[in-house]
Amino acid sequence: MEAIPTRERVLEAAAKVFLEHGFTAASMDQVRQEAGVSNGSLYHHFPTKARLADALYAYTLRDFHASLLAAIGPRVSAEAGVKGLIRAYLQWVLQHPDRARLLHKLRRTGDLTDTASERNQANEAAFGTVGEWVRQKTEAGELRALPFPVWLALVFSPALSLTQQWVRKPEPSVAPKVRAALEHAAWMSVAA
Amino acid sequence: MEAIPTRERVLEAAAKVFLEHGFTAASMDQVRQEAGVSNGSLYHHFPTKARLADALYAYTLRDFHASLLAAIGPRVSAEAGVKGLIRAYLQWVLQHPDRARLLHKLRRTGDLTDTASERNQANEAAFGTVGEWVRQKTEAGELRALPFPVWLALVFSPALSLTQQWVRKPEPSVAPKVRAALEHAAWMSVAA
Amino acid sequence: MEAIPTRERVLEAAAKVFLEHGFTAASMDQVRQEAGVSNGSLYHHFPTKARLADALYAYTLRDFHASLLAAIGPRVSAEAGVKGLIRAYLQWVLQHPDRARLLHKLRRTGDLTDTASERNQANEAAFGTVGEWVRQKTEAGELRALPFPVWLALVFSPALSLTQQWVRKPEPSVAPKVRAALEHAAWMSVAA
Amino acid sequence: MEAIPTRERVLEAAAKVFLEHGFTAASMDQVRQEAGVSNGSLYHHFPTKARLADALYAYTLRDFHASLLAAIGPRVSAEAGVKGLIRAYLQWVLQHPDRARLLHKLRRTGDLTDTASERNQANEAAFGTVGEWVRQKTEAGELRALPFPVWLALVFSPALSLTQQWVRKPEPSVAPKVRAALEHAAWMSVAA
DNA sequence: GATGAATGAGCATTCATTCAT
DNA sequence: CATGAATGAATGCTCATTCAT
Repeated sequence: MEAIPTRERVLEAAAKVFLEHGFTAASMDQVRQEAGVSNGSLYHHFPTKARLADALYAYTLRDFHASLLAAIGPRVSAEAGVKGLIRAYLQWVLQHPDRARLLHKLRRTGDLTDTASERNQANEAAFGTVGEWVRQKTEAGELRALPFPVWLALVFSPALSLTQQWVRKPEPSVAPKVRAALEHAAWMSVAA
Repeated sequence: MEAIPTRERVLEAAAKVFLEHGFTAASMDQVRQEAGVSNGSLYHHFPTKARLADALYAYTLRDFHASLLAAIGPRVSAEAGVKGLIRAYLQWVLQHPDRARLLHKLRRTGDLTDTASERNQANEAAFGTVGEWVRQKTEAGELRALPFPVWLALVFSPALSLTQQWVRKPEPSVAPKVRAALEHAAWMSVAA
Repeated sequence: MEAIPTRERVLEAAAKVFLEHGFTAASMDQVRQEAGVSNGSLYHHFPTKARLADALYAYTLRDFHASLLAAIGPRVSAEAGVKGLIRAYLQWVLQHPDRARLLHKLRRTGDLTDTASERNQANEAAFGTVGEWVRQKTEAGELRALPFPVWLALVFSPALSLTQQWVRKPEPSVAPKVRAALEHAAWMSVAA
Repeated sequence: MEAIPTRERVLEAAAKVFLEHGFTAASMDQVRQEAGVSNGSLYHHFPTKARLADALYAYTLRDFHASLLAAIGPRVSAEAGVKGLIRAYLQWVLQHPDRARLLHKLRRTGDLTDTASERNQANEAAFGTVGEWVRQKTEAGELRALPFPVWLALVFSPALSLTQQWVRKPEPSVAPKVRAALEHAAWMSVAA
């Protein structure tokens, strides 16, 4: 018995459909069919396509967070922390390639949903901690002084860019060698 | 008189509309109205929305391409070349912010158009020369040995990621200081 | 009150429109207007033009079917049966000339709908019984041994061809005399 | 060299396209492409889709005629004539299956073209001779007295119906045995 | 909470035809 | 005779959303 609650069934279905088609191209009806739920029921739980996407975004982001934060802490050296972030990021992406892609797709969609508040709240919760850590290490003279958005771009975007490519045509064997290059580049890019 | 040819009017209109709404959300009718062209005429020149997007992509990429290539050459040192690529890239983006955003939007759209050939052709024309230059510098021992896709990600993606953010809420004043950081990071990431 | 259900209203409207213009030339919008139904509602009940045509075909065929079967039975002699089939056929056509024309139009349309299964099911339901009756009478030596499709063509097509002509420019007065000729020909064509 | 004249190229192309899709569903553009002709040129030769279909109908019918008429004559007995007509008909259909199908498709289309005159002219030329022959044989007491349209339906429609079926999924091996049945039925149907 | 009928605006695309060169 | 750009009405179908039960 133990029926899976409708709300969850819809979220899982939405994950699949939004991932495959993207927010705009995906239709509520595709989600409905995938979830095996009635139209009325779907709209009962998520009154809008945008709200569904937001809920799904938060749902996915929460999981990603935890993985990242484990890599940094006050006791971790700047170099170890930066490289740890990259390693943690890569690990999560390789373990949850679909979730990773989805997160990316939904991220860009933010503009369309007009529900920025919920999004930003989730994002800040996620990267606020990282920002704080960076500030401390910068004051301690271990990191170059950089605006935080620039810092994020320098450290994460190469890994992000590459993993997005992997994720389209999975090529997990490349990981070990490339990981070193990515960690190295991340650290060299922001070392004081 | 000197009437602007229809085809061009449509491409310019498409640039505007696709930029504002993205490929999927933009409608052919919006393009049609913006171009001030009849429906039949629009479809006479571009038989498909996807084909229009492809044509627009190639059209925009060609312009970008020329700017990049000026930065590299056999006589340029690896460091100067890498930094020059970043500088040229940033300059082009700041000068043509709309084109830059458009290029980005259309890039992601490639999956939806199913006309990979035309796309790849344009891409290779653009990045083939860079790839060749990298190969030579690598053999000369000036650059780390890296797969080309990884090389591209390490060098370009931070700049790419940042400019994407600027371009949404224009903030062109940040450039000078940040540029140095980006050039530095790019070079450190791939220096032998 | 006693509102006529939407589905039925659409079928009746489709009968009228398809009859007047034929499947290809008729438009869903014509059907929609004739039925006084919203577009969404129309497509809610019939997700495709082809499916609408199929449903209409089955709907019409069912009625026709019943009329035919009354003419044959194990106790009926071959001659009486064959002639009875013709008589029943003519009677139905004269009583429901529009339905008859419609059935004809839709029949030819089968190729375009790609939903052969539903069609064949309806057809077999209708003609399977006749086929069985023919087989028995043939074994009993009352009918010539002929492949069933050939049998059908010999017996029915003259009546079919003529009624199609009547139905275009109604000329119901011809019936009595001609009917005898048709019954005679049908029987002579397949008598053992 | 010996270039095939445009007009003919268009007719051949139209034969192919109309046969495959039917008059309504076929588009002038399909014909244009198949013929490898420019749009302007196509409309120069045939100012209307309907006129193109008419021309094609006449073009095809002319050929069919000649074959039929060879079967009858004053010296031919009624039975030999009737059976000969069926034989000639079958032969032509089997030899030119595509033309036969086309003739059928176009025939039904007459309603849509609003150019009945040209059509009727062609038809009467074709069947007028047969009608005359039937009249003589009837007066001579060899054939039952029947209205001519009824006579045509009785004699030809079974063959017509069957050949239409063959022509969809060619099954030419059935011919010899079935031909006898068809000739027999035709003769029995109208013999005095 | 759930169901499915209803809504109507919107969309990409097709088509027969016209016209200037 | 030929070319191809231009036209605009139509078409089948999708979609997010609402609502009565």
